[in-house]
Amino acid sequence: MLKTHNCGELDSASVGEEVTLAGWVNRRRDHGGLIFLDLRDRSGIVQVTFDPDKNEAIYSVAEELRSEWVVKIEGSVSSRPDGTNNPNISSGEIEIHAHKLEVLNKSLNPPFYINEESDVDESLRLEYRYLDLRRDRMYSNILLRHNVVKFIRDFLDDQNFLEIETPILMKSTPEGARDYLVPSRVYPGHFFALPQSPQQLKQLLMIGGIEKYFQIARCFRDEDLRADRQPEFTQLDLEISFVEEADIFELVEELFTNLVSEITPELELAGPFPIMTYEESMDRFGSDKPDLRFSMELTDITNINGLSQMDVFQSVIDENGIIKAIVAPGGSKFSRREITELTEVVRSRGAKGLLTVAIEGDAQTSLSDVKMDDIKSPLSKYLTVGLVKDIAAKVEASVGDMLLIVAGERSIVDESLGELRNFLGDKLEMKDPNKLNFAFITEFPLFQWSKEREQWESTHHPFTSPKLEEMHLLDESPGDMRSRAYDCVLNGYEIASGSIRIHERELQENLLRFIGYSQEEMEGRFGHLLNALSYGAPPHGGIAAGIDRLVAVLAGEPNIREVIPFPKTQTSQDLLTKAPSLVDVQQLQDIGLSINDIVEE
RNA sequence: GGCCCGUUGGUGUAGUUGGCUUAACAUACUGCCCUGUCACGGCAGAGAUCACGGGUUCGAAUCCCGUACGGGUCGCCA
Repeated sequence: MLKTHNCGELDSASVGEEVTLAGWVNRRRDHGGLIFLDLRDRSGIVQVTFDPDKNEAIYSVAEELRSEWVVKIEGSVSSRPDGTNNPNISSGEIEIHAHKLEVLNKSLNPPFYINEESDVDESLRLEYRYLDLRRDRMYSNILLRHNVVKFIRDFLDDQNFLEIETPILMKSTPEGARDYLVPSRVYPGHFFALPQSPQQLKQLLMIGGIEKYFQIARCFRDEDLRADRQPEFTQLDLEISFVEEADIFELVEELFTNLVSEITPELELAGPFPIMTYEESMDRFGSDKPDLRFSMELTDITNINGLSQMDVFQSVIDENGIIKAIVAPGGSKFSRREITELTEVVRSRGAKGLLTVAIEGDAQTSLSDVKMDDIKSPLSKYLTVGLVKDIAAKVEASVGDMLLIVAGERSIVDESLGELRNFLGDKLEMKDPNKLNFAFITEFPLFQWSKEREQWESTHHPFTSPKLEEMHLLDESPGDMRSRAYDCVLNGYEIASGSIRIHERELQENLLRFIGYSQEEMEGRFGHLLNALSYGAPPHGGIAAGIDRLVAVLAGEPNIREVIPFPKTQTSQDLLTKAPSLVDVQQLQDIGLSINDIVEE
């Protein structure tokens, strides 16, 4: 090694030692006759002093040093003179008196600050990601990610899980997300696909008698990106034989609870994790991934006397619609512009409009003292004090709050108010960044109707077990069938998703047939799995957790790119290597491809 | 594919109801000075045809249209 110690490890216990250090020039302070150098390596920073009276030769070299140069320094660890300690760094009580200095490498002036926290345009950070990684923010996220993954490995190892790799080159199954395709050279015109997840393989592992499998698996989906979606991402994929939902929930809760207390003890985890059905989650929070750090639940007010009689709501009720409300605490102070903004939020999710009712006044005032003058609403002339009080009582609003009411078809009311709840959670700063609120959401619908294909399709994936007692609904009302799929949500993110699988060939074929597969297609695409189910497949189930999202939440980052060393942009490009790129004609010929209509730059 | 936001010296921002801008400020950078700083300090200097293309106008960083790039989001993500 070119160094004997790490910068951040030195403290007053090392005084008197001769050390050799190597690292980057974080900062240089030149006092004309005395130079201070902050030397940085991965472990931290230590101050090095160069005194011309003691060693003029290396002093003059030190004068030439610039930010991010790489240097090797030999020197002695000394206590700092009284009154010059720096409590902000771990090595702040000591400094290195250098007596040898070697420049290992020079550096251009970096395109952005590495030695201080500052906002830098993200595309610039991505282009120079190797410099961005030197910064504290990225380093601490990468470190956190390492700790999380290591904890998971150790935890599952303790529980007798086997870590098993599955192929990256595998068979394309065109349903679900769009596949990334890899052409085969040996079989021209044939393609591998990169796995969207190891789903089928982990089921085959269960059939292979592994019983407890896990993998930190890279997954690939050629779909449009979001803050929490990259074309390649990492899942903790696990599968267990002979399990039921409760076993999975217990395992996941124990894993996450221990992980947080070990890795991010500063975060406040609420336990035990609530378990609620999809139906309940949609009804109470208007989302299948509710942020439970704050309440602000949706309340059904359809049956409040006098409300459904109002003209605006009459037609909604006639068409089997519902009326629901949420309360914005202190919302009576919202400006007209803010109210317009709220209205746009619900409209974006299909609601026809938003009825706002502000109850103005001091929060200490009792609801019973509210007068008509205190009620501000676009429909105030149709409202009575009594009606507003009834609604307020039902939704537990106080004076000073605003009632936000949406009417219409149930799913639109739930989803639009859920979106509004989420929006208000941010706006009113009700999402405590130090809290972690997990929950399990269960009993998702088994099927959803695809308008595009005019066909029922699986909500989760076609290997998800239905609730067997509901199989009789398959012919009459498949939309009412519930699955044995479940999600784990955290602070409004879907952090994990899984299900109890189908382990019987007949049931699997039956459901594949229902979602539109002919016997022939079934054999072609899933024959391997169906065959495997015929040879004593054990009941099994599992879950897959999004490592990127989990780490991003634990790090308090707003998107997963911040926890991925080399992420892609929203348009799926790698700004550092400029991938994807054109390839040589010869490469294409080798794999039997030709490109039509190439757009030249 | 739709909608929304953004793009000004190396970096971060100001300026954006068109004209007091010869585009301002901070920092970084270069040089000089400085022996206890740690976001060291002082002085001086260099550095931007305001993303690109077109239009309106006597006059455009500023208004309009288009394009590119980045971000957010809907669709999409079994």
